[in-house]
Amino acid sequence: MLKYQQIADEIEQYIEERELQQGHKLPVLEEWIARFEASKSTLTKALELLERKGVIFQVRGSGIFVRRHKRKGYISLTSNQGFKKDLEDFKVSSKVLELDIRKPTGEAASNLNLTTEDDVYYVKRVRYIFEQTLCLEESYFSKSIVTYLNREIAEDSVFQYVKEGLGLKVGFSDQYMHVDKLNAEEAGYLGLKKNDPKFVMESIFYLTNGQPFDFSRVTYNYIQSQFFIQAGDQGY
Amino acid sequence: MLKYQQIADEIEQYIEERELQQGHKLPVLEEWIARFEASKSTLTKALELLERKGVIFQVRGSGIFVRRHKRKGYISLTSNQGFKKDLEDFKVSSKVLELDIRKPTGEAASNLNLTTEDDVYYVKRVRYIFEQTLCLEESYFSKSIVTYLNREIAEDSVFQYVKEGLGLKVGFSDQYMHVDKLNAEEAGYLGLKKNDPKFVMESIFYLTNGQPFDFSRVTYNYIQSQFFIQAGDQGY
DNA sequence: TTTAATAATTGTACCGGTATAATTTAATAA
DNA sequence: TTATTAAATTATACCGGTACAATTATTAAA
Repeated sequence: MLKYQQIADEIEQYIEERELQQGHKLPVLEEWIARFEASKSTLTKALELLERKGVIFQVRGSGIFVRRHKRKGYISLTSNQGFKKDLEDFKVSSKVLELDIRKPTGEAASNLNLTTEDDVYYVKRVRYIFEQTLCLEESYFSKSIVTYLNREIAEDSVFQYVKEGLGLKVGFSDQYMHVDKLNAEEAGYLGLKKNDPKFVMESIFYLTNGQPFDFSRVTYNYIQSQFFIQAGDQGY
Repeated sequence: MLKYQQIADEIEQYIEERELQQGHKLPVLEEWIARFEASKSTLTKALELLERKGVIFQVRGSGIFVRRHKRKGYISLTSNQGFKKDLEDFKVSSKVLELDIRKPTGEAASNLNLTTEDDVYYVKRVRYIFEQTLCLEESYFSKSIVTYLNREIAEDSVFQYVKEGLGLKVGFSDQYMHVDKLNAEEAGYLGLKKNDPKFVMESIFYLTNGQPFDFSRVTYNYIQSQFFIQAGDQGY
């Protein structure tokens, strides 16, 4: 693990352990440098990471402060690896409805830079949280990259398998969101009524080298879907 | 303007001018260093900024590549200064329904770290895009920070005024989102029907020193609301 | 006491260096 | 030709330095 990541983790742990609240002032930069025996730039990088993650904010001339959001149970939109991780404190389970190798739809092919003649793994599942239906998900995995998949993997976490099992490196993602009305089939899966609201997130996931390997459309139960973003000013 | 920001802007312009597409390889780091006569770390920082902004992606050992998302007209959720900027190519206008000084609701007071005895500017407006209703917005500005406001400012951009007019520095924001059904009043403003879907975004905006100064609830017309996020792996 | 000027604190910009990991290209061997 | 190995390329980690800007604390003046 990288040094600055390790340091960031430890600082976050420091905050957690002490249950420090919004606005609490943390030790100054120099102190962290001494504590971790690392260079200034390494500490700066670690703190920058925590700032982007929404854990702290820094004020020039003043200090480093704890940043806390008040609402719990919201799904973070800024960490991209599915929501399995964000909600790991809660019980999220999956039921696989379909899993097969097929030709992609035109839309899926386009998003994955494939032709409709290439093979993809198609996975359709329902995900539950607290025994309630959270969302309905349809995914297309480029078979030339994700060479193998089975129900057991899909019941658990496909991303974990892609990273650890296949040794692939997930880089970035494009996520498109909109709101609409449920159709009959979706309503059935989610235990809602036709024309009830739905929140739809379409995502394209890329490897670090820029190759798209997963296109998915997730339809959320509007009652369960609460999201949040902790945005920084990121210098522009 | 900071050097690394300036450089980031120029690199982005370089891509725009040439209309470079997804995956196009850009000149290597060393070339940019020579071109801008800046240090390696300054270039690295500029490129990192562009990476977070979703303009490029970098591959160690390989190069720097253009990143493009295909869909246009989506509202970006990662740049936090309202959406005035994201949609500036489109015509966004505002109609102020209410503007006065009052005592905040308990909810607003809590989010702004105020009591219900403190004063706030309350602004209610409807925003239009392409002559269609985009959203209904209610904002509470802490009067001790945002000391003055009028209809003219609210018709234009409150944030621009806060930054340029009042000289305040906007730091970060917490944004909470959920989906629900419209009530009669909201439906009226948005030109939709009761129980149609709505997308609600509640935001708290902070100054760089961590003081919250604006709490707002924006109810979007679901037909106009398409959002996107370009997420990086951000090292965790 | 209040206000204004000054000094100390503290994070950030920017510099440029070495070492390293991932990838691509070139050279070599089968 | 194809596969393997070695070398070159390229971005990133990490170091530590100076200068500077924003804030806070201290001192001096009113």
